[in-house]
Amino acid sequence: MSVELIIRDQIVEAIAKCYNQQIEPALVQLQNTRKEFEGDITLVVFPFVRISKKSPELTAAEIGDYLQENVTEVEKYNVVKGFLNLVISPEYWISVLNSASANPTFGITSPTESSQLVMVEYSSPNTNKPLHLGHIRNNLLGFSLCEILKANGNKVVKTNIVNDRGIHICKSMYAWKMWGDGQTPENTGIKGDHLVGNFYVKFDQEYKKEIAALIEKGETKEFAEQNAPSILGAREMLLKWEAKDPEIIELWTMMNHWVYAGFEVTYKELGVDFDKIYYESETYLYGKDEVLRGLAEGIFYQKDDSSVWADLTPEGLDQKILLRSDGTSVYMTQDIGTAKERFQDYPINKMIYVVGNEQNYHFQVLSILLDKLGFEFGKGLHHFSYGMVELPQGKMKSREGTVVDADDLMAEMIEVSRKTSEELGKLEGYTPEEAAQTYKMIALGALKYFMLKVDPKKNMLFNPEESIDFNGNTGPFIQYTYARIRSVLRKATDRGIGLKYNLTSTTKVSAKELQLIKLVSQFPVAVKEAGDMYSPALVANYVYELVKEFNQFYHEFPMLAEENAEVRNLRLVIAETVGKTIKTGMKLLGIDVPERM
RNA sequence: GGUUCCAUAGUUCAACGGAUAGAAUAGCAGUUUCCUAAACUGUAGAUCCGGGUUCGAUUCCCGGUGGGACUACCA
Repeated sequence: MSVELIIRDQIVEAIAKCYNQQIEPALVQLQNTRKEFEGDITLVVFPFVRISKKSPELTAAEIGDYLQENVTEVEKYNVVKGFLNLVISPEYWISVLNSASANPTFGITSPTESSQLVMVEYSSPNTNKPLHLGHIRNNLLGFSLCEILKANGNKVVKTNIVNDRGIHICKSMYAWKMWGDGQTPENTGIKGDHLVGNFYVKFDQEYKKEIAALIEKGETKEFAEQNAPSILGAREMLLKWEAKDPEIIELWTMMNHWVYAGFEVTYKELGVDFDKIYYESETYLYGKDEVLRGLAEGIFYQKDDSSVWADLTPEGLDQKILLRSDGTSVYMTQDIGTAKERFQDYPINKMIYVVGNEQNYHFQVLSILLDKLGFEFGKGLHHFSYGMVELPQGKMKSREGTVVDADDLMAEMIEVSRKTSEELGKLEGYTPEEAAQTYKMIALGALKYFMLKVDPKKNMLFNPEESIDFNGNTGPFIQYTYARIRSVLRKATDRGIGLKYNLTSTTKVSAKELQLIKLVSQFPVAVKEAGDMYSPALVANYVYELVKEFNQFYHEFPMLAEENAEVRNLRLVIAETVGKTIKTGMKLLGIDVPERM
């Protein structure tokens, strides 16, 4: 039991004893004492002034007296204005360090049989083009969120819904058939998803030319857009696909598999994976049944053209189409089916969708529709909504060619990482394989940390140059600190300094060392908060704070040169525990740390 | 028009309603016999505007201003 919890309980006791009133534990506001004041934990006493009917100072003193009397860990206290600063005994912090250093999974709560099952959907690509920067944020957030949820004792199923059907993939298929010259990933050496993406672009180019030609002949723009040969061809393919035309299905299967092989490479490079993949081509029909059931039960209504709609005006929203007039399903219909299927496949306690904030409305509607259809899980869906990634020159627009491709970006960052490392003369004595592995670790660490340190819900600016900065609040800076810690520990071993992990309470601890120990002890709290608030950024910011604190400590206090064996041992144990905490924290972000760099 | 998100140093980001709003970066000035200088130290610099709630507001509420997203028989 952490000292915070003990103190919280005792404060409730203190209020009961001193002022004869029972209060909610939630009323007890504890925070870390600011550096400029003496103390470790601070109680904000203002909320109790009303109860005590005394001045904040006097109230604080009375509670302080009680705590000093009744809680052994509370050594002394001081009062500044309405803030009660409690000084926790060094023995307590030593015991915290002891248990943290002895615990190989410090900060992590393992799931049990009775744990909640959380399903997280993320990535969810279309199969007509390669992954881009926006997908990177999605994938990193999704993966990290899963790691954090697991670390909080949840069972997690990582899932991906692949949007493998629809007009978009038919456009690529049409272009390939018309102008493809039998190109394949094998005979061109082009990664499958990029090859298919190229044909998607090709389609758009030809389509535009055809429109221009039709307008030239005196047709209206609308007519041209609806009747250009390409779009007619793509539509025909979609119809044939739905009719399971063998030739079209074969083409579709072949091209999708090129894309999957390409995605596989990108996912692997990015370090993300999935436990269960759903394909829209397999689930899109299920939703239709639910919508028809809803129609039969009077939950939805049908217009004269036989399209099916939901009236959401009672909820303050608009009408929402669920089935087109030709009876085919839309995105929403499919998501209803997918949700139902998932809850049949797994005993899900919590469903989380990692999807960009441009779909806030969609998920608001989905939740309501599922609820109307009688699924009790409808209300409990959680849309983990994240902001857009923008570039210094503005938004990414595929039409304007300003999209940052995921594969290109990763390759570029690895290259910069390699150049920088070579210039600095790092990694000498490495085999080429080891060096390459380290460049990659650094490059991806930079990218991932840059994306994850930002509050997910906010739009963020991605500056490619700045992201490859190896200074400041960046992944490489954290990795570097970790590598230095490992280096010290290796040196210690070389010099025959064996660490004694079970520190005794008589070990002398300086203020700076105490500060680090306190920060380390906050790690489980940071992990829990990150899980409660679905925010990898909280973990990232915690790790950075720890790293900064350690760097100062490292710079100021010699470890190996320290004469006093007991102090030296303490510092090395701190270093090792900090290193372990950094590594665990980074793992929650999906970032690897190198033993040396 | 409706719904919704955002607004903090020059720039990129922090701050459960708490103490003097923190970092990083760019700028300026320094530090290397010692464990990795991809480091450390010092310096300067910010809450969009107006009300309200509160002992206390960057945070919550209302009203502006500015920006984004959604409001498709696209996914």
